[in-house]
Amino acid sequence: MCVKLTNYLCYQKINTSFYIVLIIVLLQTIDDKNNTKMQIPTKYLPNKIESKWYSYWMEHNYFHSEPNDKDPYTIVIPPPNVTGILHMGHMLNNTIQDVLIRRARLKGFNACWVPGTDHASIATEAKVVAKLAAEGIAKSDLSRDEFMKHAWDWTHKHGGVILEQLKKLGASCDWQRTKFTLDDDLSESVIDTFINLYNKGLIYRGYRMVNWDPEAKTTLSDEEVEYVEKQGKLYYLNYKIENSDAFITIATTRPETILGDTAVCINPNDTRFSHLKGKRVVVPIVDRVIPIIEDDYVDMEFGTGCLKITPAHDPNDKTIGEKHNLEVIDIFNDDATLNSFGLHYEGQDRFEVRKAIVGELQEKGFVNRIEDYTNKVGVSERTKAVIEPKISAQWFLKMEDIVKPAIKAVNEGAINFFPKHYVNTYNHWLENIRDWNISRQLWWGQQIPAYYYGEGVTDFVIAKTKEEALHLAQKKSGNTKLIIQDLRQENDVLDTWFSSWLWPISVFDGIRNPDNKDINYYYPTNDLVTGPDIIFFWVARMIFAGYEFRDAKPFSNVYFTGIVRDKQRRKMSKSLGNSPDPIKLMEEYGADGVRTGLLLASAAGNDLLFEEELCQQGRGFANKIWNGFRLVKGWDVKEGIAQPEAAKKAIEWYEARFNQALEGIEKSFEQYRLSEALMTIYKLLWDDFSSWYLEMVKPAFGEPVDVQTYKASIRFFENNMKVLHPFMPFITEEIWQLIKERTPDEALIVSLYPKQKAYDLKYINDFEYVKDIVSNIRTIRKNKNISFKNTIDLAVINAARFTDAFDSVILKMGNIKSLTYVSQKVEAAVSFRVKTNEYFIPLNEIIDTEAEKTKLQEELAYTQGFLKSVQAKLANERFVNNAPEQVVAIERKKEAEALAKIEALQTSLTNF
RNA sequence: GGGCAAUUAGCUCAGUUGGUUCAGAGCACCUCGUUUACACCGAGGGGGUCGGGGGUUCGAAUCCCUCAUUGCCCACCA
Repeated sequence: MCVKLTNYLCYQKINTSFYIVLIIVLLQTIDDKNNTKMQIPTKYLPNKIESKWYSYWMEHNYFHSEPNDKDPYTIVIPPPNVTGILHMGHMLNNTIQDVLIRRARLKGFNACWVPGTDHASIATEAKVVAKLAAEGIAKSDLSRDEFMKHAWDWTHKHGGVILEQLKKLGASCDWQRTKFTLDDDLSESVIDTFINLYNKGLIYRGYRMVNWDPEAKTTLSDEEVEYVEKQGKLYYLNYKIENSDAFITIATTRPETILGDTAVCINPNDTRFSHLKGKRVVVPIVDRVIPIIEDDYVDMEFGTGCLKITPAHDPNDKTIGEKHNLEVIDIFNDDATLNSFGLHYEGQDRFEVRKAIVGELQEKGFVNRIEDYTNKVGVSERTKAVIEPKISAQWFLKMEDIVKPAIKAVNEGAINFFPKHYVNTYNHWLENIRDWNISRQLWWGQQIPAYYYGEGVTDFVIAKTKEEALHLAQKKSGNTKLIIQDLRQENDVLDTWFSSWLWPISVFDGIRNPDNKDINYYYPTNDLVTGPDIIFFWVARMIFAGYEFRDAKPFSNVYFTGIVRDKQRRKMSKSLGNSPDPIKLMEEYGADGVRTGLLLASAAGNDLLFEEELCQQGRGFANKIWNGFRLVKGWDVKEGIAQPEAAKKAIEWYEARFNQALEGIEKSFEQYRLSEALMTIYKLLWDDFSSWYLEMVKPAFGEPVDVQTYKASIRFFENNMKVLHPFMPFITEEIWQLIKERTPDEALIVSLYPKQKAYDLKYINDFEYVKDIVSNIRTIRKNKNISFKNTIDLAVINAARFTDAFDSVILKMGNIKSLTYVSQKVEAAVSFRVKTNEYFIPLNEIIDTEAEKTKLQEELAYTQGFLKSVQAKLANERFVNNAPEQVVAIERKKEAEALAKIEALQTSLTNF
């Protein structure tokens, strides 16, 4: 309504100052009408508050870090795909990073969290190709430059959305340091690295069998191939022996590849086939005559013991082919349709051909039989297309030596994994590593800086610029007449991970300028938070890159998060539709609520079974804290009134409890048990602070509160907010700022974490007995239907050990009218015992003595049983002799306590 | 085929070098309650042979062996 009014006034262009006064008056009227006392709302409403504080933090640049004389604490973000959108996995992963970074900031470190995105070569290129296809444009119609322009347009249009979404989560990244793996400086770092490794002799170009993704039309590294079990068939095919009517039967899962067969292989020790040695067979359909060769690679037990050899389409066949000098016949085009070697199947897709060729073989009588068979099929991690093994010239990085320091670092503890057992996986991979295929037949990425000047296999040079390349090419070829136009740059780009592996270094420009201020200060970084699914792709590679290029580890600790799944343990995915929209979740529960929900359920290293209920818990917690604050803020504070005894006790106790909790939180963080740390805080604030502390200090309705109690409560609130801030940054900042006016320097986000102080454990333990007493009183109230509104009396036999200390608390928390000390059992009263003290609540009704008696007898029997077991233990010589003194002492104490209790119980019983 | 991890309450998980009655937490569940911060609440309560079997030990959820089940990773058997 006000907005409309303002607009209206603006249009009228009337004297503004007059209207400002009018608006203020109107606003006040509205306020008076709605909440006469300017109350804080009962429910915590996160949306506006969260965006308000995020803007405030940004405005005051708290996230930004520059090297200074403080100790650095650094995290580099696992860069999400530039065109990706936020999913639950990101939510978990980035919440954890934000918790760590905010905590470090509060602890006085110079905290720096570097954000950024990854160009995700194959994934992004696939999206751009698809988008162009939808517009009727084929990639092959475009020049490289034209395509790159489209790709950049796409990136600018869709890129960085995810970073904006992270802001909603509260991520306190140093946005001024945002990087993209295709930024000029990072790309240059990648090229420099390639040249460096080539010059060291670690990169080579090789003609190898690699994994071909027919959909993306590129090769992939071994790590980018997933193996999935597929139900298929095993086809038994008859090959005719040359110049004979006899057949030999081979088994294959891929009948279409017979078109590329160049031999049939048997085991030399296989007597079943001795008569065939040296003979030749005719490939069905193709009618090509190929030799029968012998190799002990062939497993005599499997299939028919007879193997067809297709060197172009199977890595093992290739090895055998090389050994026996066989011809290599590649029958596929780049998109896995058949080429001219496919004869009448040319142009058809491999899977269609499979069906068709089986038909033809059956028709022509070459099929012996067909069996069901499940085998593992390699598919592209990105496109899910079935991988074709293919022989082609690619660029490789030699792995054997480069990984050695990385193995050492993790095994000797320079780098720690959480959970630890991932070390095994890591070791196994590194110890069996093969050379890394780093070239991709794509355009979106860093183009390999190789320049060809001739047709020979080695007619290329590696150089940063064309000019330099020309110079080198002239030198290498001895041909001084070479000109720039004679040079052709390698078409392939580098694997995305060949840029990501530099991330912790390149974001600080440590490749190009190895001695700059940033890299020297921030590197090595502290913690890496990522999923175990990229332990090989990224984590391991960063580690050996760190040693190779900076002779130092990239980070000290790696926290592997679990995978976010649904309640049925299914991985969350778009296709299943079981993944909630994180933005909607945050709108409904607040970022604080979602963060808390996620972390409460996320035991370190375990998968997270997400359900919305968790967010409700988070939101509920925020609301609980909010209402506690409303209570304290609503108090009528009066000077000059005495502080109640119960409040004094409560303050002392909470002080101790807080420090005890702080100690536990520290320990949890040391082991990266964030979930445990959060639960400790959750219980501290909900149970100890809200249910006990606030209830103990809360003045009676309408009564004022004394200054000391108020101040202590506010101080506790401040400390509580500090401890909780890493987990729930928004509500904590809001309350912090509502407590009193703060200058920007005093914002919670840059405050100092509470220092843990010594605390009196005995005090805390004694208080547990007080709780026990109160709890007993409440149980009796419930059983006897006594409303909490009505006060009752309490009597206790013997000088209660809490007399001087905690009576006031018992009175307050039990709503007790009077606490008296008696020397004898009280008649017409219900009783309960805490330790050896017996308490009575007199009731104006007839007490069921029998029931009371039974209760006592039961308790006695239990205690006697307990005593018996303790005494049995103590009577056992071997126990007394072998167990540590401490343990024996504990048992003796237990014995004494049990004896005392039994005596008390017996006295009570005799009184009946 | 090899390796790693897990198996504790209805669910998700703690349980540190074996030793308090050690069998726990949160959620869920049940009962009661419009107590003047909060029903996104309060109080109270039920619930487990620690996957099965065997062993070591004075003593085992914890250590060893074995079996079973589940998950993950790796591996060129057509």
